Amino acid sequence: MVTIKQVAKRAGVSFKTVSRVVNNDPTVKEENRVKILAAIEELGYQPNLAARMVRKKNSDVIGFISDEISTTPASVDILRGAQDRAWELGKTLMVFNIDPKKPSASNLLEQCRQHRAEGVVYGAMYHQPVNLPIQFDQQPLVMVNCFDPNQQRAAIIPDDEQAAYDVTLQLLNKGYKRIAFLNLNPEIVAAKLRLAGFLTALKEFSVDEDQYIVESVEKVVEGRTIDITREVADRVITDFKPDAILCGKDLVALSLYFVLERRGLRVGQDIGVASFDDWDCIPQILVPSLSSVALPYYQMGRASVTRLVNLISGKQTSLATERVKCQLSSRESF
Amino acid sequence: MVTIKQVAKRAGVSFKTVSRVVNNDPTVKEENRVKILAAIEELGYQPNLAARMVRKKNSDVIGFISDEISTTPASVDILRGAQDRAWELGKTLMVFNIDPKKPSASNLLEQCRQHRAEGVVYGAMYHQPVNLPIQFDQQPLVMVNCFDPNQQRAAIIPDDEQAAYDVTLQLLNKGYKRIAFLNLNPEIVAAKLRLAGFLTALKEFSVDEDQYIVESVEKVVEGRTIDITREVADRVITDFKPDAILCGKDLVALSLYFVLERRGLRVGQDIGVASFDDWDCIPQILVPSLSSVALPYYQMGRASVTRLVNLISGKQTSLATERVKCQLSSRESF
DNA sequence: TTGTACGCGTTATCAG
DNA sequence: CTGATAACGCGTACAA
Repeated sequence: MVTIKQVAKRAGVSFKTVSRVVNNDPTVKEENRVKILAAIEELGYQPNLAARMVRKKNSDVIGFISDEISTTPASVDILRGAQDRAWELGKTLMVFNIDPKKPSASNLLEQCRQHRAEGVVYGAMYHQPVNLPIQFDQQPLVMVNCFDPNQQRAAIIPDDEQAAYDVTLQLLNKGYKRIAFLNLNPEIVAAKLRLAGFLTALKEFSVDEDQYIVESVEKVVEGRTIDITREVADRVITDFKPDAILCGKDLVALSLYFVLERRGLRVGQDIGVASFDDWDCIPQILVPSLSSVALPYYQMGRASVTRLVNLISGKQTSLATERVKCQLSSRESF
Repeated sequence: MVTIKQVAKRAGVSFKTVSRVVNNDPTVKEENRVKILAAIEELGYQPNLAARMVRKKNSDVIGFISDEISTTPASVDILRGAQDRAWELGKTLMVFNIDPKKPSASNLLEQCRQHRAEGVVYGAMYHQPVNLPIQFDQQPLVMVNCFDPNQQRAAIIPDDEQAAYDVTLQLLNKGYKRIAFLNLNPEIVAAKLRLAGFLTALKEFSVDEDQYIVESVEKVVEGRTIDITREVADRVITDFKPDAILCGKDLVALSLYFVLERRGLRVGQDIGVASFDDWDCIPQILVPSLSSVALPYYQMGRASVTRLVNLISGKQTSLATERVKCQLSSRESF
């Protein structure tokens, strides 16, 4: 690898002058600057970030540890957002993801510390409480798509409650009167928050208790979650006769479309359908296309890095939880 | 940050002895080793990889540059595989992904070089030829899920031809006699290879030309690919009356299920369905569950790092293209 | 505007 | 088995 000294020799100056040019120090004679830049070009010099890091205090490296986030189609956008934002701020992201059978979160954290990462973003694959080991408090930390059960750590989460509130309001505003909510496993955070938002909206419209229904389409058997959408949807449609159905995720809506198809009910005409996730191309491949509340993963990723950098610089020290708004992608299903 | 010298002082030895312990040099008195390990523990010492890198020649860092791979649900597994393998080999992956509006591949490559990455893996989001700038030849390089048009660079790609051949053979072995292949845009690499594999299998079974049909379900309009599965499937079923349909991807199979549902044709009984991708939970959420040929993304990711490390060490210098086998996930749709 | 001396945290060499 | 001492590539302080 070519070093700053070789460039100096080539350009006929001391290595310090080269260092100045590399670091955009204006106090260099234009003539020399040109010579040096030419030498850099010719030799293909690249600054050695490791050497720089030894000398300077800041590494400009941010660790990104994920609980299989980069594995989960739904939430890779968190990573993309984090990376984009990091680039904008002149930081490099070191990505590590936890494999259940492989290194633990603490191992990965050690890696980050050995690379002198200035801070760490910890991401989870779905919105949940996560109890991180205390080692995570040794440097600035932001949790994304998850949060500390004791609220003692900075966190970025999707505003599931607002999401459910908004979409329910839209359904009601369009005149739907009997809404069935096919929610996810009621134990998970998102399901609880969405239920709250759903109920708040209904209350605002003074909807009677017998004019809505909430059911779970996930059953947990021996720790494994199994999907029972078709069976539940069938029963709810028969017994409750909803004029609109709100689904816990796009895959639920997908199964629902099959149930409706078989019953000869036309989505968007005989019955309204809405959903959460706005996952990839699923909403668009359905006919009619599915209106779905997007989880703001990309924005959350960006926000996590912004927040972390503020923590590092001390500009912002609050450990408050930050909720990111969810937007309905409005299509043809209601 | 605590340094090796502070540990040395605490343990009452010279810093070089600490260095020996950190690097597992056996020539240290047991008594001292214990003392030093205790000091390391107490002070929470973490070796400074940057400083080490300045002195040593190897950085143990591998760059992973992706053409939005980590954005694409289908192929994040490449990243996961690469990361797992890197961990096993004691390497750290630095992940960068290209945003069309953001830094170019060459910018990211520079980043890698500044971090003194020992080599670079370049991944694409779908199997395609990619013409990389010549700068990419400045260090060991492996392309994954893509390849150099001139075959002058090491590449790892899925064996799409074998995949199509195998699944077609399985269909024929199960007694299906009139197969329709709803292929992807015929311009893309995977579509061409799969068509070849499909035809080879038919030939082996001496299937007549009028006993099969191949259609594209993607139309390219002004550079944008639009999906016309439903319309094509409808026509093919009416005109050709296949007893089995092979789909270019799971999303095509998904649309097909709707078409079949509407026509009252039962998948797996009245008609067989097979597909490519084995994408996430889609095949399992369909009823009956979809038999799909998995693209071996995880294995490809692993293979890319293995290959790169061999290139770096000089153990393997061939730039040959490596094809990774695809396995059918056999379920209930045929 | 430019160069010299020094230090960052580590590994390598070699004498003790 | 241990510890001076040099070196890695670069940034900082200060002098020229």
